[in-house]
Amino acid sequence: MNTATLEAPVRPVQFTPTPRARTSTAVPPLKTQCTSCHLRDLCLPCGMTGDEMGDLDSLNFGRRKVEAGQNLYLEGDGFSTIHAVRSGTFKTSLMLADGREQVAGFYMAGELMGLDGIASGRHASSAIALEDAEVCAIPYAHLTQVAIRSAGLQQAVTRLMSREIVREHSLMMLLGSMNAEERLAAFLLNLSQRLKARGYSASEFHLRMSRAEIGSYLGLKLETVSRTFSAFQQQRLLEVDKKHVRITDLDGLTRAFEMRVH
Amino acid sequence: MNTATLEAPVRPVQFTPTPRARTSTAVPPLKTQCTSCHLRDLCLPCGMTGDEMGDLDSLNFGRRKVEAGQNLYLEGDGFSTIHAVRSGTFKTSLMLADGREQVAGFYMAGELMGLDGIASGRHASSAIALEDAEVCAIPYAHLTQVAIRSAGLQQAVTRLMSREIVREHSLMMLLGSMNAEERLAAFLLNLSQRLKARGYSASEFHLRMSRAEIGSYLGLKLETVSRTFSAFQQQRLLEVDKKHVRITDLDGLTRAFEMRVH
DNA sequence: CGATTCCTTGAGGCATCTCAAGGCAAGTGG
DNA sequence: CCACTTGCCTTGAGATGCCTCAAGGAATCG
Repeated sequence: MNTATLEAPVRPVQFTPTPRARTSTAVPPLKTQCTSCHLRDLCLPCGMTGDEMGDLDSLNFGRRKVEAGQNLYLEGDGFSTIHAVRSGTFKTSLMLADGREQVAGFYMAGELMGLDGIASGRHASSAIALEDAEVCAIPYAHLTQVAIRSAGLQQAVTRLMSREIVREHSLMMLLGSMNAEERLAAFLLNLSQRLKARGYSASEFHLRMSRAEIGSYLGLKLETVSRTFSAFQQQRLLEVDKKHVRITDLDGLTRAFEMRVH
Repeated sequence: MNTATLEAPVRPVQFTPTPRARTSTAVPPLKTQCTSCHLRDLCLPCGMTGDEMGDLDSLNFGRRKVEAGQNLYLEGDGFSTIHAVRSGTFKTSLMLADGREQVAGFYMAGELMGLDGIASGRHASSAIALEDAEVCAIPYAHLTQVAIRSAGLQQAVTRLMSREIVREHSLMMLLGSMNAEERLAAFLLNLSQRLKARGYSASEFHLRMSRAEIGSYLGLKLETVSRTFSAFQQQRLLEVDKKHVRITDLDGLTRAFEMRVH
């Protein structure tokens, strides 16, 4: 305990798998090459030179398929691998003492999961697939080995961890000082941007997560999320049909995000 | 923009120095030795071997004094150094678009600040001294150089970054799903533990931050923080006189922390 | 087709916020 | 030394945004 942490000061890590948790299938070592991966500019190799990417390839890490609703790893599991999303969407979540779930993040193609496990050697959160998905499973010990020889690789990892810290800063700001409309607007705009960066439409997309999961992430109840969606629709900012969202007024939505407390 | 970030999707980083911000004094290179530092078990060298600590010493990094109210660095400043607190207390904070401040964390002796700057090369938050303080200023570029040769040092840095991620997870949980009493109880218990780890009393201490700063950190208004302090005092969990706090019922306070929403 | 899950909407309650007033301690200037 | 300012904290009263509880609709699945 030497960090500025606010984690449960006394309570032991309690650990209750979600009802739909099942173990996922490991896939026989299917060699994965970062150099030829279409996600290389979004994922770990982002910003690396050809040589450094080659170092990454030398890891020869495998892939793993995860079906919708299955978990990739669970809070408390021993940590040994960093996972990079190849396809599909994941949520990460922590379990509160009373069994309720707190969603910590949503991850899509090219994003890294599991960095929070390095500190203690155990995963600090669970990762669950929201749809059929596939990940690269990068053994952390190997990565460390190769990184000893490749400064660029090491820096890439460090940079990504720093980015995760910044991401959480932003979420804290959101949870600490925004109202329901601002939160949902921020969430949707962020989603829109990330989808756009992946070549999808920025204005029309399919939500992979439930209202309850969005609510948990944003610190709201699912009814409030639902009502806020309806409110946005009435304000003609977007059209919602269950999980299908179409942003019809991007500027308006941005203003809703910026309009904090009046 | 390839991370699962929720940072301001469109709005540029706006930057307003706090009224009490002044620039702090740099101190001529005063050689600092981790091997002989009394904070070595709490700080960066934690868990390192003697040799690895020696690598750290070879950096010959300097110290810097920061007076109460001065800033160590500001959001948006170019990032070049990691700072380790030697003495005193800091807060880190982000500025919202409307000029309001969101406190992201409090840091005391042995804790590292600035890790969020690695991602973009600019500080993602400001660090401000809450009392006269001193820090070790560790040039990140040098650290990276040395880390290329010292795997242990590299791992120590990585582990600390991971710990920062976990810390923020915990804070998110707190902001996302706790009521005012739980938040303040968690805050006080965490403070208590960290002070204890530094050889101070776990039950009686002086708050270095204002009610407003606590409130910002916990996602509450200052009046609510004040009222909650009073409530705890009425419940005989603690005695408060302005910034002086004495925990009189640690178990009770722990229960207050665990008693989430009934 | 019944069971289940997820979403929407309404009505009422409550925790926290907002606004406002006042106290206390430290600092400042006459 | 005293009047005044300033910053920080406390407390009260009323407003409100979100939560809770409840009912019902729509889609999915075995």
